[in-house]
Amino acid sequence: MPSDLSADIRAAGLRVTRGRLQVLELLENAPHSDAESIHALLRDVDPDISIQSVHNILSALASAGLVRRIEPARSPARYERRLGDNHHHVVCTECGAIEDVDCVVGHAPCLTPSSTSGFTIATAEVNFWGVCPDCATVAETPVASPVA
Amino acid sequence: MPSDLSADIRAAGLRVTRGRLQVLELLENAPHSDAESIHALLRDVDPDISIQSVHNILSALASAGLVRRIEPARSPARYERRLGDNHHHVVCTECGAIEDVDCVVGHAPCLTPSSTSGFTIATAEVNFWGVCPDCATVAETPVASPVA
DNA sequence: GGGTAATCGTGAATGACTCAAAATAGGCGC
DNA sequence: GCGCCTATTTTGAGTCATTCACGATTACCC
Repeated sequence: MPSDLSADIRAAGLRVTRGRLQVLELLENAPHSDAESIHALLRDVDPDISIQSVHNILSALASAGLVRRIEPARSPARYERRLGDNHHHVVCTECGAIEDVDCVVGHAPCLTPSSTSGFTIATAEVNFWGVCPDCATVAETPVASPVA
Repeated sequence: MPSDLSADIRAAGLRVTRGRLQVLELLENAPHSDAESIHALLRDVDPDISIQSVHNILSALASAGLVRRIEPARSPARYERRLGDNHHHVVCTECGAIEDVDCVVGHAPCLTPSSTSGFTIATAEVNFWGVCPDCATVAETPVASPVA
């Protein structure tokens, strides 16, 4: 079923290469992966791929609009393939796990700040910080001050 | 009038040192500064201060809750002294300039995601991405795809 | 199938930050 | 005001994710 990935890539004006196909396919199954884990998974299929190529591929895909790059504080950049819908993320302050959060309120209520200070707003990004179920069970101790 | 800064520092359980006072004072005048520019400004007053000390001071102040650390993607960590009120930021996709944005809606409407995926949400962070007035005048050309 | 430019591999380099150990200085009790 | 103890700073090296440069390879158009 990865056949139309090629079409996507080509439609974005990029050449279709094995690496790019693999990265896209991989991001379907493992969203929110960072460059290093993508590299690790890719090596299973193509042992010769280098981490630089992964960065290369990812930034090509990102600037072509095929993947979205998210960079939570304290964590390497991660990539995901869900595009178009403006959804947000929950990040675990303990282990860095990321999950998607749909913007219930339909279409960006928070997208309109009160005073833009003259800025021309293009996008809004919402990140929720908390503790994921796994880490919550491990550490009962309420954490000090993770973000603020 | 920087006299009660000492009190603030002490109240947080930290020792009052010259560097910390200077950093706090500096952040009043130049909010959203990153470690490097803080270092540069500090050298005017105290030429012997090292960049590591600046990092040290900043992380001490941050974990004591005296400053807030903000880390927009594609930009080194920045620090500000506005605390308590949950305000957000506009970041210029061109030059990285940051301005404060008050959360009009009183108290965090966006703070409540639809499904938390089992996460225990602690804080929410909202970043707006756009083009600042300065960069808007310089480049009339609408930019490709800066963030998304 | 051949040519050409995009893409990948290799290697080195950068920026921002962290870690470790020795030198210094703040603030407590006296 | 004086010393002591420990928090903080300094100095220096090291880490991590990412980027840059350039030659080798490969996809795609004809």
